[in-house]
Amino acid sequence: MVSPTNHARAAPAAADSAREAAPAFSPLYRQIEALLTRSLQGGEWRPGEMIPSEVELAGRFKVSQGTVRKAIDALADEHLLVRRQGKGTFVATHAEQRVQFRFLRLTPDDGEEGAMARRVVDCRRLRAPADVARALSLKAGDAVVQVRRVLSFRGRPVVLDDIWLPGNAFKGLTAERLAQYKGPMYGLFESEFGVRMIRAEEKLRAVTADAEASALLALPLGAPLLSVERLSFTYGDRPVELRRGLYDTTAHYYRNELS
Amino acid sequence: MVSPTNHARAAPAAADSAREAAPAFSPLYRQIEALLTRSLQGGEWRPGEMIPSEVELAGRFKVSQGTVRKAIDALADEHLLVRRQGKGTFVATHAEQRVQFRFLRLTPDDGEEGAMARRVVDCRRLRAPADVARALSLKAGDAVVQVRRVLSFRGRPVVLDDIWLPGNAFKGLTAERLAQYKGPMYGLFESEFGVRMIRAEEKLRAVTADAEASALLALPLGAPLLSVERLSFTYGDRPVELRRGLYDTTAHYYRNELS
DNA sequence: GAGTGGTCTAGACCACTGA
DNA sequence: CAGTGGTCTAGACCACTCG
Repeated sequence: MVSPTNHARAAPAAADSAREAAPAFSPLYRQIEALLTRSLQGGEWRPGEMIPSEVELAGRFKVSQGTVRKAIDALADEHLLVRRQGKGTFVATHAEQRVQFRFLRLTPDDGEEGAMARRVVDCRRLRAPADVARALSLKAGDAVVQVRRVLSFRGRPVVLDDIWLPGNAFKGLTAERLAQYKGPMYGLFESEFGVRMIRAEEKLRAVTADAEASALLALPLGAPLLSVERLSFTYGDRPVELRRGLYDTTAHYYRNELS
Repeated sequence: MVSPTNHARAAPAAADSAREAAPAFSPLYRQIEALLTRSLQGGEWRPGEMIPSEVELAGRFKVSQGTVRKAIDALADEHLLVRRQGKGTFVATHAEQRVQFRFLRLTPDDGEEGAMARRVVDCRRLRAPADVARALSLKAGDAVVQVRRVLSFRGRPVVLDDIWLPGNAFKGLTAERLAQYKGPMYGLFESEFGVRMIRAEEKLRAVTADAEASALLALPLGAPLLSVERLSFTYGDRPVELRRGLYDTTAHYYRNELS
Protein backbone atom coordinates (compact mmCIF):
# COMPACT_ATOMS: atom_id res chain seq x y z
CA MET A 1 0.00 0.00 0.00
CA VAL A 2 1.19 3.42 -0.87
CA SER A 3 1.40 6.29 1.53
CA PRO A 4 -1.77 8.19 2.34
CA THR A 5 -0.54 11.69 1.82
CA ASN A 6 -0.86 13.81 -1.32
CA HIS A 7 -0.16 11.45 -4.19
CA ALA A 8 -1.68 8.67 -6.15
CA ARG A 9 -3.15 5.61 -4.51
CA ALA A 10 -3.48 2.07 -5.76
CA ALA A 11 -7.22 2.15 -6.23
CA PRO A 12 -8.50 -0.05 -9.07
CA ALA A 13 -8.26 2.16 -12.09
CA ALA A 14 -6.99 5.04 -10.06
CA ALA A 15 -6.42 8.08 -12.16
CA ASP A 16 -3.32 9.70 -10.75
CA SER A 17 -4.21 12.64 -12.90
CA ALA A 18 -5.88 14.62 -10.17
CA ARG A 19 -3.36 17.37 -9.80
CA GLU A 20 -4.70 19.27 -6.88
CA ALA A 21 -2.71 22.03 -5.27
CA ALA A 22 -2.09 19.95 -2.14
CA PRO A 23 -5.09 21.15 -0.16
CA ALA A 24 -3.89 20.14 3.25
CA PHE A 25 -3.51 16.39 3.63
CA SER A 26 -6.05 13.76 2.94
CA PRO A 27 -5.79 10.58 4.94
CA LEU A 28 -6.34 7.27 3.22
CA TYR A 29 -9.68 6.59 4.83
CA ARG A 30 -11.02 9.86 3.46
CA GLN A 31 -10.07 8.80 -0.02
CA ILE A 32 -11.80 5.47 0.51
CA GLU A 33 -14.79 7.38 1.82
CA ALA A 34 -14.83 9.44 -1.37
CA LEU A 35 -14.63 6.31 -3.51
CA LEU A 36 -17.52 4.72 -1.65
CA THR A 37 -19.54 7.91 -1.98
CA ARG A 38 -18.95 7.89 -5.72
CA SER A 39 -20.18 4.32 -5.94
CA LEU A 40 -23.29 5.28 -4.02
CA GLN A 41 -23.90 8.32 -6.12
CA GLY A 42 -23.32 6.35 -9.31
CA GLY A 43 -25.84 3.75 -8.25
CA GLU A 44 -23.41 0.84 -8.07
CA TRP A 45 -25.32 -0.20 -4.95
CA ARG A 46 -28.96 0.79 -4.71
CA PRO A 47 -30.84 1.95 -1.62
CA GLY A 48 -31.62 -0.98 0.64
CA GLU A 49 -28.98 -3.21 -0.91
CA MET A 50 -26.01 -4.65 0.90
CA ILE A 51 -22.59 -3.39 -0.03
CA PRO A 52 -19.55 -5.70 -0.15
CA SER A 53 -18.12 -6.81 3.16
CA GLU A 54 -15.35 -4.89 4.84
CA VAL A 55 -12.72 -7.50 4.03
CA GLU A 56 -13.75 -7.59 0.40
CA LEU A 57 -13.56 -3.82 0.11
CA ALA A 58 -10.23 -3.87 1.89
CA GLY A 59 -8.99 -6.26 -0.77
CA ARG A 60 -10.41 -4.24 -3.59
CA PHE A 61 -8.85 -1.01 -2.38
CA LYS A 62 -5.67 -2.68 -1.16
CA VAL A 63 -5.89 -1.24 2.31
CA SER A 64 -6.42 -2.83 5.70
CA GLN A 65 -9.85 -3.63 7.05
CA GLY A 66 -9.43 -0.98 9.74
CA THR A 67 -9.11 1.73 7.14
CA VAL A 68 -12.20 0.63 5.25
CA ARG A 69 -13.95 0.46 8.57
CA LYS A 70 -13.16 4.03 9.40
CA ALA A 71 -14.46 5.18 6.03
CA ILE A 72 -17.69 3.25 6.47
CA ASP A 73 -18.04 4.63 9.99
CA ALA A 74 -18.01 8.14 8.60
CA LEU A 75 -20.63 7.33 5.98
CA ALA A 76 -22.78 5.61 8.59
CA ASP A 77 -22.57 8.74 10.74
CA GLU A 78 -23.91 10.73 7.79
CA HIS A 79 -26.71 8.19 7.42
CA LEU A 80 -25.59 7.18 3.96
CA LEU A 81 -24.95 3.63 5.10
CA VAL A 82 -26.44 1.49 7.83
CA ARG A 83 -24.45 -1.18 9.62
CA ARG A 84 -26.16 -4.30 10.84
CA GLN A 85 -23.99 -6.58 12.89
CA GLY A 86 -23.88 -10.13 11.64
CA LYS A 87 -25.63 -9.22 8.42
CA GLY A 88 -23.70 -6.61 6.55
CA THR A 89 -23.62 -2.94 5.65
CA PHE A 90 -26.54 -1.53 3.67
CA VAL A 91 -27.31 1.53 1.64
CA ALA A 92 -29.64 3.73 3.65
CA THR A 93 -33.13 4.29 2.31
CA HIS A 94 -36.04 6.56 3.09
CA ALA A 95 -38.42 3.68 2.49
CA GLU A 96 -38.15 2.53 6.08
CA GLN A 97 -40.57 3.26 8.84
CA ARG A 98 -37.64 3.80 11.13
CA VAL A 99 -36.47 6.90 9.32
CA GLN A 100 -39.90 8.48 8.77
CA PHE A 101 -39.50 11.10 11.42
CA ARG A 102 -35.96 12.12 10.79
CA PHE A 103 -37.08 15.06 8.69
CA LEU A 104 -40.57 15.83 9.98
CA ARG A 105 -39.92 17.07 13.49
CA LEU A 106 -43.47 17.84 14.44
CA THR A 107 -44.72 15.94 17.47
CA PRO A 108 -48.21 15.93 18.96
CA ASP A 109 -48.38 17.30 22.48
CA ASP A 110 -49.77 14.07 23.83
CA GLY A 111 -46.95 12.06 22.35
CA GLU A 112 -49.22 9.76 20.31
CA GLU A 113 -47.56 8.40 17.20
CA GLY A 114 -50.24 8.05 14.50
CA ALA A 115 -48.92 8.89 11.05
CA MET A 116 -50.15 11.95 9.21
CA ALA A 117 -52.61 11.71 6.34
CA ARG A 118 -51.57 13.41 3.12
CA ARG A 119 -53.72 15.31 0.68
CA VAL A 120 -52.25 16.73 -2.49
CA VAL A 121 -53.93 20.04 -3.20
CA ASP A 122 -52.03 20.87 -6.33
CA CYS A 123 -49.17 19.71 -8.52
CA ARG A 124 -48.07 21.72 -11.52
CA ARG A 125 -45.09 22.53 -13.67
CA LEU A 126 -44.07 26.14 -14.02
CA ARG A 127 -41.13 28.44 -14.53
CA ALA A 128 -39.10 28.97 -11.40
CA PRO A 129 -39.63 32.28 -9.64
CA ALA A 130 -36.41 34.13 -8.94
CA ASP A 131 -36.10 33.18 -5.28
CA VAL A 132 -36.82 29.51 -5.93
CA ALA A 133 -34.36 29.41 -8.80
CA ARG A 134 -31.67 30.93 -6.62
CA ALA A 135 -32.23 28.48 -3.81
CA LEU A 136 -32.11 25.49 -6.16
CA SER A 137 -29.18 26.82 -8.18
CA LEU A 138 -31.30 26.98 -11.32
CA LYS A 139 -31.50 29.69 -13.93
CA ALA A 140 -34.47 31.99 -13.51
CA GLY A 141 -37.23 30.65 -15.72
CA ASP A 142 -36.09 27.01 -15.62
CA ALA A 143 -38.91 24.52 -15.20
CA VAL A 144 -39.84 23.41 -11.71
CA VAL A 145 -42.53 21.20 -10.28
CA GLN A 146 -44.55 22.75 -7.52
CA VAL A 147 -46.51 20.61 -5.13
CA ARG A 148 -48.90 21.91 -2.57
CA ARG A 149 -50.20 19.53 0.03
CA VAL A 150 -51.80 19.32 3.44
CA LEU A 151 -50.90 16.92 6.23
CA SER A 152 -53.62 16.03 8.71
CA PHE A 153 -53.49 14.40 12.09
CA ARG A 154 -56.66 12.76 13.35
CA GLY A 155 -58.67 14.51 10.69
CA ARG A 156 -57.35 17.95 11.53
CA PRO A 157 -55.11 19.76 9.02
CA VAL A 158 -51.79 20.62 10.65
CA VAL A 159 -49.24 21.27 7.94
CA LEU A 160 -49.45 23.16 4.68
CA ASP A 161 -46.45 22.51 2.47
CA ASP A 162 -45.36 24.14 -0.75
CA ILE A 163 -42.63 22.14 -2.43
CA TRP A 164 -40.48 23.05 -5.40
CA LEU A 165 -38.41 20.52 -7.31
CA PRO A 166 -36.19 20.89 -10.37
CA GLY A 167 -38.40 20.06 -13.35
CA ASN A 168 -35.56 18.30 -15.05
CA ALA A 169 -35.00 15.61 -12.46
CA PHE A 170 -38.68 15.18 -11.68
CA LYS A 171 -40.27 14.69 -15.07
CA GLY A 172 -43.50 12.76 -14.76
CA LEU A 173 -44.25 13.68 -11.18
CA THR A 174 -48.01 14.11 -10.96
CA ALA A 175 -50.64 14.46 -8.30
CA GLU A 176 -51.73 10.89 -9.03
CA ARG A 177 -48.28 9.43 -8.52
CA LEU A 178 -48.04 11.30 -5.26
CA ALA A 179 -51.47 10.22 -4.10
CA GLN A 180 -50.95 6.56 -4.96
CA TYR A 181 -47.60 6.21 -3.28
CA LYS A 182 -47.58 4.80 0.21
CA GLY A 183 -44.83 5.77 2.57
CA PRO A 184 -42.74 8.89 2.87
CA MET A 185 -42.41 11.26 -0.06
CA TYR A 186 -38.64 11.00 0.02
CA GLY A 187 -39.07 7.27 -0.54
CA LEU A 188 -40.86 8.03 -3.79
CA PHE A 189 -38.21 10.51 -4.87
CA GLU A 190 -35.61 7.87 -4.20
CA SER A 191 -37.22 4.90 -5.96
CA GLU A 192 -38.93 6.70 -8.85
CA PHE A 193 -36.56 9.54 -9.60
CA GLY A 194 -33.27 8.35 -8.21
CA VAL A 195 -32.91 11.40 -6.02
CA ARG A 196 -31.79 10.70 -2.48
CA MET A 197 -32.11 13.38 0.18
CA ILE A 198 -29.08 13.39 2.40
CA ARG A 199 -29.42 16.38 4.65
CA ALA A 200 -31.39 19.60 4.91
CA GLU A 201 -31.22 23.08 6.36
CA GLU A 202 -34.24 24.71 7.88
CA LYS A 203 -35.09 28.30 8.76
CA LEU A 204 -37.89 28.78 11.23
CA ARG A 205 -39.98 31.83 11.97
CA ALA A 206 -43.32 32.72 13.50
CA VAL A 207 -45.83 34.22 11.08
CA THR A 208 -49.57 34.79 10.87
CA ALA A 209 -52.01 32.92 8.68
CA ASP A 210 -53.01 34.65 5.46
CA ALA A 211 -56.26 33.91 3.62
CA GLU A 212 -54.99 30.83 1.81
CA ALA A 213 -53.35 29.30 4.83
CA SER A 214 -56.28 29.96 7.12
CA ALA A 215 -58.63 28.34 4.60
CA LEU A 216 -56.53 25.24 4.06
CA LEU A 217 -55.68 24.77 7.71
CA ALA A 218 -59.15 25.69 8.98
CA LEU A 219 -57.83 28.43 11.22
CA PRO A 220 -58.88 32.02 11.80
CA LEU A 221 -57.15 34.65 9.75
CA GLY A 222 -54.07 35.90 11.57
CA ALA A 223 -53.56 32.78 13.64
CA PRO A 224 -49.89 32.24 14.56
CA LEU A 225 -48.13 29.64 12.42
CA LEU A 226 -44.66 28.18 12.47
CA SER A 227 -43.02 28.86 9.13
CA VAL A 228 -40.42 26.28 8.15
CA GLU A 229 -38.33 26.83 5.06
CA ARG A 230 -36.34 23.77 4.15
CA LEU A 231 -33.60 23.34 1.61
CA SER A 232 -32.68 19.69 0.99
CA PHE A 233 -29.47 18.39 -0.50
CA THR A 234 -28.36 15.24 -2.35
CA TYR A 235 -24.93 13.86 -2.93
CA GLY A 236 -22.32 16.48 -3.44
CA ASP A 237 -24.33 19.03 -1.50
CA ARG A 238 -26.49 19.81 -4.49
CA PRO A 239 -29.79 21.46 -3.47
CA VAL A 240 -32.74 19.58 -4.97
CA GLU A 241 -35.77 20.61 -2.97
CA LEU A 242 -37.13 23.81 -1.56
CA ARG A 243 -40.01 23.51 0.82
CA ARG A 244 -42.03 26.12 2.60
CA GLY A 245 -44.18 24.74 5.34
CA LEU A 246 -46.69 26.30 7.66
CA TYR A 247 -47.27 24.34 10.84
CA ASP A 248 -50.20 24.76 13.17
CA THR A 249 -48.59 24.41 16.58
CA THR A 250 -51.63 24.59 18.81
CA ALA A 251 -51.51 20.85 19.48
CA HIS A 252 -48.06 20.01 18.11
CA TYR A 253 -44.54 21.23 18.65
CA TYR A 254 -41.35 21.20 16.62
CA ARG A 255 -38.78 19.25 18.56
CA ASN A 256 -35.09 19.91 18.38
CA GLU A 257 -32.04 18.51 20.03
CA LEU A 258 -29.07 20.73 20.84
CA SER A 259 -25.80 19.00 21.35
CA MET B 1 -8.66 -3.29 33.90
CA VAL B 2 -11.60 -5.60 33.90
CA SER B 3 -12.70 -7.63 30.94
CA PRO B 4 -14.91 -6.15 28.27
CA THR B 5 -17.41 -8.94 27.96
CA ASN B 6 -18.30 -11.46 30.59
CA HIS B 7 -15.08 -13.30 30.33
CA ALA B 8 -11.35 -13.00 30.65
CA ARG B 9 -9.31 -10.65 28.53
CA ALA B 10 -5.70 -10.90 27.61
CA ALA B 11 -4.92 -7.74 29.50
CA PRO B 12 -1.99 -7.99 31.92
CA ALA B 13 -3.66 -8.20 35.29
CA ALA B 14 -7.04 -9.27 34.00
CA ALA B 15 -9.46 -10.04 36.78
CA ASP B 16 -11.72 -12.81 35.61
CA SER B 17 -13.76 -12.31 38.72
CA ALA B 18 -16.49 -10.09 37.30
CA ARG B 19 -19.48 -12.40 37.44
CA GLU B 20 -22.18 -10.22 35.97
CA ALA B 21 -25.51 -11.57 34.81
CA ALA B 22 -24.64 -10.82 31.20
CA PRO B 23 -26.40 -7.46 30.83
CA ALA B 24 -25.80 -7.08 27.14
CA PHE B 25 -22.11 -6.68 26.56
CA SER B 26 -20.11 -3.61 27.26
CA PRO B 27 -16.97 -3.18 25.24
CA LEU B 28 -13.81 -2.04 26.94
CA TYR B 29 -13.78 1.39 25.37
CA ARG B 30 -17.24 2.08 26.79
CA GLN B 31 -15.96 1.31 30.25
CA ILE B 32 -13.04 3.66 29.70
CA GLU B 33 -15.48 6.25 28.44
CA ALA B 34 -17.47 5.88 31.65
CA LEU B 35 -14.34 6.25 33.76
CA LEU B 36 -13.35 9.41 31.92
CA THR B 37 -16.85 10.80 32.29
CA ARG B 38 -16.66 10.20 36.01
CA SER B 39 -13.40 12.08 36.21
CA LEU B 40 -14.92 14.97 34.32
CA GLN B 41 -18.01 14.99 36.46
CA GLY B 42 -15.93 14.75 39.62
CA GLY B 43 -13.86 17.71 38.58
CA GLU B 44 -10.54 15.87 38.36
CA TRP B 45 -9.91 17.96 35.26
CA ARG B 46 -11.55 21.37 35.06
CA PRO B 47 -13.07 23.01 31.98
CA GLY B 48 -10.36 24.33 29.70
CA GLU B 49 -7.66 22.14 31.21
CA MET B 50 -5.73 19.51 29.35
CA ILE B 51 -6.31 15.90 30.27
CA PRO B 52 -3.49 13.34 30.33
CA SER B 53 -2.17 12.16 27.00
CA GLU B 54 -3.56 9.09 25.33
CA VAL B 55 -0.51 6.99 26.08
CA GLU B 56 -0.56 7.99 29.70
CA LEU B 57 -4.23 7.11 30.03
CA ALA B 58 -3.59 3.85 28.22
CA GLY B 59 -0.97 3.04 30.83
CA ARG B 60 -3.19 4.07 33.68
CA PHE B 61 -6.09 1.91 32.51
CA LYS B 62 -3.88 -0.90 31.24
CA VAL B 63 -5.36 -0.92 27.77
CA SER B 64 -3.95 -0.06 24.38
CA GLN B 65 -3.82 3.47 23.07
CA GLY B 66 -6.38 2.60 20.41
CA THR B 67 -8.94 1.75 23.02
CA VAL B 68 -8.42 4.98 24.94
CA ARG B 69 -8.61 6.75 21.64
CA LYS B 70 -11.98 5.33 20.82
CA ALA B 71 -13.32 6.36 24.22
CA ILE B 72 -12.02 9.90 23.79
CA ASP B 73 -13.48 10.02 20.29
CA ALA B 74 -16.90 9.32 21.71
CA LEU B 75 -16.56 12.05 24.35
CA ALA B 76 -15.31 14.48 21.74
CA ASP B 77 -18.37 13.73 19.62
CA GLU B 78 -20.52 14.66 22.60
CA HIS B 79 -18.53 17.88 22.97
CA LEU B 80 -17.31 16.94 26.41
CA LEU B 81 -13.72 16.97 25.25
CA VAL B 82 -11.93 18.84 22.51
CA ARG B 83 -8.95 17.40 20.68
CA ARG B 84 -6.20 19.67 19.44
CA GLN B 85 -3.59 17.96 17.35
CA GLY B 86 -0.08 18.53 18.52
CA LYS B 87 -1.25 20.04 21.79
CA GLY B 88 -3.44 17.65 23.66
CA THR B 89 -7.01 16.88 24.63
CA PHE B 90 -8.90 19.47 26.63
CA VAL B 91 -12.03 19.64 28.70
CA ALA B 92 -14.64 21.55 26.71
CA THR B 93 -15.80 24.88 28.10
CA HIS B 94 -18.56 27.35 27.34
CA ALA B 95 -16.15 30.22 27.92
CA GLU B 96 -15.03 30.18 24.31
CA GLN B 97 -16.22 32.43 21.57
CA ARG B 98 -16.24 29.47 19.24
CA VAL B 99 -19.05 27.76 21.11
CA GLN B 100 -21.21 30.84 21.67
CA PHE B 101 -23.73 29.98 19.04
CA ARG B 102 -24.07 26.30 19.65
CA PHE B 103 -27.15 26.88 21.77
CA LEU B 104 -28.55 30.17 20.52
CA ARG B 105 -29.64 29.33 16.99
CA LEU B 106 -31.04 32.70 16.07
CA THR B 107 -29.41 34.28 13.03
CA PRO B 108 -30.02 37.72 11.55
CA ASP B 109 -31.42 37.66 8.02
CA ASP B 110 -28.49 39.59 6.66
CA GLY B 111 -26.00 37.16 8.14
CA GLU B 112 -24.14 39.79 10.16
CA GLU B 113 -22.50 38.41 13.24
CA GLY B 114 -22.60 41.09 15.94
CA ALA B 115 -23.17 39.62 19.40
CA MET B 116 -26.39 40.28 21.27
CA ALA B 117 -26.56 42.73 24.15
CA ARG B 118 -28.04 41.39 27.36
CA ARG B 119 -30.27 43.17 29.83
CA VAL B 120 -31.38 41.46 33.00
CA VAL B 121 -34.93 42.51 33.73
CA ASP B 122 -35.40 40.49 36.85
CA CYS B 123 -33.74 37.89 39.03
CA ARG B 124 -35.50 36.43 42.02
CA ARG B 125 -35.75 33.38 44.18
CA LEU B 126 -39.13 31.73 44.55
CA ARG B 127 -40.87 28.43 45.07
CA ALA B 128 -41.06 26.34 41.94
CA PRO B 129 -44.42 26.29 40.19
CA ALA B 130 -45.68 22.79 39.50
CA ASP B 131 -44.69 22.65 35.84
CA VAL B 132 -41.21 24.03 36.46
CA ALA B 133 -40.66 21.62 39.34
CA ARG B 134 -41.71 18.71 37.18
CA ALA B 135 -39.41 19.69 34.33
CA LEU B 136 -36.42 20.09 36.65
CA SER B 137 -37.19 16.97 38.68
CA LEU B 138 -37.71 19.02 41.82
CA LYS B 139 -40.37 18.72 44.45
CA ALA B 140 -43.17 21.24 44.04
CA GLY B 141 -42.33 24.18 46.26
CA ASP B 142 -38.55 23.73 46.14
CA ALA B 143 -36.61 26.93 45.70
CA VAL B 144 -35.71 28.05 42.21
CA VAL B 145 -34.03 31.10 40.77
CA GLN B 146 -35.93 32.82 38.03
CA VAL B 147 -34.17 35.13 35.63
CA ARG B 148 -35.90 37.26 33.08
CA ARG B 149 -33.80 38.96 30.47
CA VAL B 150 -33.90 40.59 27.08
CA LEU B 151 -31.40 40.15 24.28
CA SER B 152 -31.00 42.97 21.81
CA PHE B 153 -29.41 43.16 18.43
CA ARG B 154 -28.35 46.58 17.18
CA GLY B 155 -30.41 48.25 19.83
CA ARG B 156 -33.58 46.32 19.02
CA PRO B 157 -34.95 43.80 21.52
CA VAL B 158 -35.22 40.38 19.88
CA VAL B 159 -35.39 37.75 22.59
CA LEU B 160 -37.28 37.61 25.87
CA ASP B 161 -36.09 34.75 28.06
CA ASP B 162 -37.47 33.37 31.28
CA ILE B 163 -35.00 31.05 32.93
CA TRP B 164 -35.50 28.75 35.91
CA LEU B 165 -32.62 27.16 37.79
CA PRO B 166 -32.59 24.89 40.85
CA GLY B 167 -32.15 27.22 43.83
CA ASN B 168 -29.90 24.73 45.50
CA ALA B 169 -27.17 24.67 42.91
CA PHE B 170 -27.40 28.36 42.13
CA LYS B 171 -27.18 30.02 45.52
CA GLY B 172 -25.84 33.53 45.21
CA LEU B 173 -26.92 34.12 41.65
CA THR B 174 -28.00 37.74 41.44
CA ALA B 175 -28.85 40.27 38.77
CA GLU B 176 -25.52 41.98 39.49
CA ARG B 177 -23.48 38.85 38.97
CA LEU B 178 -25.29 38.29 35.71
CA ALA B 179 -24.84 41.86 34.55
CA GLN B 180 -21.14 42.00 35.39
CA TYR B 181 -20.22 38.77 33.70
CA LYS B 182 -18.83 38.99 30.21
CA GLY B 183 -19.34 36.11 27.86
CA PRO B 184 -22.03 33.51 27.58
CA MET B 185 -24.30 32.74 30.51
CA TYR B 186 -23.36 29.09 30.40
CA GLY B 187 -19.77 30.17 30.96
CA LEU B 188 -20.82 31.79 34.22
CA PHE B 189 -22.77 28.72 35.30
CA GLU B 190 -19.71 26.66 34.60
CA SER B 191 -17.07 28.75 36.35
CA GLU B 192 -19.11 30.12 39.24
CA PHE B 193 -21.49 27.29 40.02
CA GLY B 194 -19.75 24.25 38.61
CA VAL B 195 -22.71 23.36 36.44
CA ARG B 196 -21.83 22.39 32.90
CA MET B 197 -24.54 22.24 30.26
CA ILE B 198 -24.04 19.26 28.01
CA ARG B 199 -27.06 19.09 25.80
CA ALA B 200 -30.58 20.44 25.56
CA GLU B 201 -33.99 19.67 24.13
CA GLU B 202 -36.14 22.37 22.62
CA LYS B 203 -39.81 22.57 21.76
CA LEU B 204 -40.80 25.27 19.29
CA ARG B 205 -44.17 26.77 18.57
CA ALA B 206 -45.66 29.90 17.06
CA VAL B 207 -47.56 32.11 19.50
CA THR B 208 -48.78 35.68 19.73
CA ALA B 209 -47.35 38.41 21.92
CA ASP B 210 -49.21 39.08 25.15
CA ALA B 211 -49.06 42.40 26.99
CA GLU B 212 -45.78 41.68 28.79
CA ALA B 213 -44.01 40.34 25.75
CA SER B 214 -45.17 43.14 23.48
CA ALA B 215 -44.00 45.72 25.98
CA LEU B 216 -40.57 44.20 26.51
CA LEU B 217 -39.96 43.46 22.86
CA ALA B 218 -41.47 46.71 21.60
CA LEU B 219 -43.97 44.95 19.39
CA PRO B 220 -47.69 45.34 18.82
CA LEU B 221 -49.98 43.17 20.88
CA GLY B 222 -50.68 39.93 19.05
CA ALA B 223 -47.52 39.98 16.97
CA PRO B 224 -46.34 36.47 16.04
CA LEU B 225 -43.46 35.18 18.16
CA LEU B 226 -41.42 32.03 18.08
CA SER B 227 -41.77 30.28 21.42
CA VAL B 228 -38.77 28.16 22.39
CA GLU B 229 -38.92 26.00 25.47
CA ARG B 230 -35.55 24.58 26.35
CA LEU B 231 -34.60 21.94 28.88
CA SER B 232 -30.86 21.70 29.48
CA PHE B 233 -28.99 18.75 30.96
CA THR B 234 -25.71 18.22 32.78
CA TYR B 235 -23.71 15.09 33.33
CA GLY B 236 -25.84 12.05 33.84
CA ASP B 237 -28.72 13.59 31.93
CA ARG B 238 -29.85 15.57 34.93
CA PRO B 239 -32.06 18.52 33.95
CA VAL B 240 -30.73 21.77 35.43
CA GLU B 241 -32.28 24.56 33.47
CA LEU B 242 -35.69 25.34 32.06
CA ARG B 243 -35.90 28.23 29.69
CA ARG B 244 -38.85 29.77 27.94
CA GLY B 245 -37.89 32.14 25.19
CA LEU B 246 -39.90 34.34 22.89
CA TYR B 247 -38.08 35.27 19.71
CA ASP B 248 -39.04 38.09 17.38
CA THR B 249 -38.42 36.58 13.97
CA THR B 250 -39.14 39.53 11.76
CA ALA B 251 -35.46 40.09 11.05
CA HIS B 252 -34.01 36.84 12.42
CA TYR B 253 -34.59 33.16 11.88
CA TYR B 254 -33.98 30.03 13.90
CA ARG B 255 -31.63 27.84 11.94
CA ASN B 256 -31.62 24.09 12.11
CA GLU B 257 -29.72 21.34 10.45
CA LEU B 258 -31.38 18.03 9.62
CA SER B 259 -29.09 15.11 9.08
C1' DG C 1 13.57 17.83 19.08
C1' DA C 2 10.26 16.17 22.31
C1' DG C 3 5.54 15.54 22.99
C1' DT C 4 0.94 15.36 21.38
C1' DG C 5 -2.82 13.68 18.53
C1' DG C 6 -3.76 11.16 13.86
C1' DT C 7 -3.20 7.31 10.57
C1' DC C 8 -2.39 2.64 9.14
C1' DT C 9 -1.40 -2.19 9.50
C1' DA C 10 -1.79 -7.22 10.48
C1' DG C 11 -3.64 -10.33 13.09
C1' DA C 12 -6.44 -12.38 16.82
C1' DC C 13 -10.60 -13.04 18.72
C1' DC C 14 -15.63 -11.91 20.07
C1' DA C 15 -20.72 -11.16 19.07
C1' DC C 16 -24.36 -11.65 16.06
C1' DT C 17 -27.18 -13.54 12.09
C1' DG C 18 -29.07 -17.00 9.36
C1' DA C 19 -28.87 -21.25 6.81
C1' DC D 1 -21.55 -23.84 10.63
C1' DA D 2 -19.69 -19.83 7.68
C1' DG D 3 -19.93 -15.03 7.10
C1' DT D 4 -20.64 -10.52 8.75
C1' DG D 5 -19.62 -6.53 11.65
C1' DG D 6 -17.28 -5.21 16.33
C1' DT D 7 -13.35 -5.07 19.57
C1' DC D 8 -8.60 -5.03 20.95
C1' DT D 9 -3.65 -5.10 20.57
C1' DA D 10 1.21 -3.74 19.50
C1' DG D 11 3.88 -1.30 16.90
C1' DA D 12 5.28 1.84 13.16
C1' DC D 13 5.12 6.08 11.27
C1' DC D 14 3.05 10.84 10.02
C1' DA D 15 1.34 15.69 11.07
C1' DC D 16 1.24 19.32 14.12
C1' DT D 17 2.72 22.58 18.02
C1' DC D 18 5.96 24.80 20.68
C1' DG D 19 10.06 25.75 23.04
